[in-house]
Amino acid sequence: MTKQTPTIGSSTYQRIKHDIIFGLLEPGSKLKLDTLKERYATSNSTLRETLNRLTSEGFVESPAQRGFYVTPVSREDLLEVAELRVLLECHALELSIANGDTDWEGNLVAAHHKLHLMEERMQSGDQSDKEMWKRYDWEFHLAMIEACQSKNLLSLHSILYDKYLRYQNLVLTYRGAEAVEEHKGMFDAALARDAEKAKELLELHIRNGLTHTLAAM
Amino acid sequence: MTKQTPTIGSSTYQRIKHDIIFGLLEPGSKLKLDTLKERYATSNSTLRETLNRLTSEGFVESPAQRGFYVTPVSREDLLEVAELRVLLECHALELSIANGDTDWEGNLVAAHHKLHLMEERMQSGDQSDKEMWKRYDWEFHLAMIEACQSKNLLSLHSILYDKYLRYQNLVLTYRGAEAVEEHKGMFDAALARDAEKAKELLELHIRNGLTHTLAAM
DNA sequence: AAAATCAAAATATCAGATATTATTGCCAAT
DNA sequence: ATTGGCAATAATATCTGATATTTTGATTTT
Repeated sequence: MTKQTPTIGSSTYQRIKHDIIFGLLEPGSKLKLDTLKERYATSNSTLRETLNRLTSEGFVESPAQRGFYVTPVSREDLLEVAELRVLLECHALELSIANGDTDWEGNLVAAHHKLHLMEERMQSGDQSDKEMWKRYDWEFHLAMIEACQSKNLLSLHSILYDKYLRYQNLVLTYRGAEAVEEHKGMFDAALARDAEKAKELLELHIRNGLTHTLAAM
Repeated sequence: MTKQTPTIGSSTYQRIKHDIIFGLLEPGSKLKLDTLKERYATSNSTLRETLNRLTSEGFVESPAQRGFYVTPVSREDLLEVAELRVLLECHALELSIANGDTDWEGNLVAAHHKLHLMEERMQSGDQSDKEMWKRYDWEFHLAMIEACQSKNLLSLHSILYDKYLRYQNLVLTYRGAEAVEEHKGMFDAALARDAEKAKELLELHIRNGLTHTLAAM
């Protein structure tokens, strides 16, 4: 599990982004360079580069001449993010189902299996490793759309997924059995190459998650 | 026309982005810091911040430890960008037509009028100010979707538009009368609140532009 | 040709310094 | 008390120059 981080900059980027997504850096909070310097043990310049990247992805805001802030959350923003995720992920799913080859299927089966194991552990009460669960969730959703043959689409989707994830993490509650069913349903439809059904279930899945999250905000 | 640029960083960002989109910085070319320092009269740190932003938007690539390059172009990438633009812009258009109020209509009428004036000038042979024409084209397309009520959507669209524009600028040829008709058609459909027709025309408009550009690559 | 070697060039990172801008606290005027 | 102005203070944006690593290219060796 030792992740190779080629450069300090990229590892700082990952760490700060992670901390924003998982709520360790609170929405709206000020990102003072001096504080970050201690926290992430890196220099002014590297930090500013990182924060600029995160700004253009939308995780950080930087009003002119006033430094950096963690992008605030709001119901409207969550709604927008969820809608866009539906739009992009459903589109990608359709393409992926149309183009996916044997490797895609194999990878998908593996991803679903791992996610499912994790879900069973979560349901039996062991909610100790939420972060790992979210990682498997991500890997499953990615595996579903990975054969869409559009790098641009995958990269936009990845950002949206992370934005959506931040909201989920904010409310902290596990949706449980329903989500498990939904995953299974999408998975089966995808393997059966039933794009329409898969899209429908995916849309439902995202919207259910949205409702669940909105209710807890 | 004097655009206020609050900070050196943001103006450098705009200038470099502009130069990439308009082909002054060639696809695939190396962005050496020392060279850029002269060209844009700014410092190492500011440049690196700028290039990091552009990297995360996809206009620049930065393979680990090997500096910065202008993102190369390819037919596949153009196809992806065009498809995504269709997806996002049509979706935004539908929302915008549903939500647009009087201000939206007024603004749209103005934008179309300005674009049309420009198009007439272009068609009568005066192709001296391509950049201005592209600006009006952008303002028109933006005015169409501006009432979609999703900042996230507008910001993704803006990046895609610019990526698409870079390809158009590469081939340099004016599509002429057809595009004028298409703009008019979309405009009329939007004012008539005929979302289906407007979307159809927009999709056609983008795909025609794509064909035109691909043919010249 | 492929592999190994090594100097030169580029890159990533850092530590200050400085000018500019935002913030804050204080005082006077209403 | 509230407002407006202003100086003192704190932050920010930007720049310079230094250093450790890495990459690149040329050269040599296998």
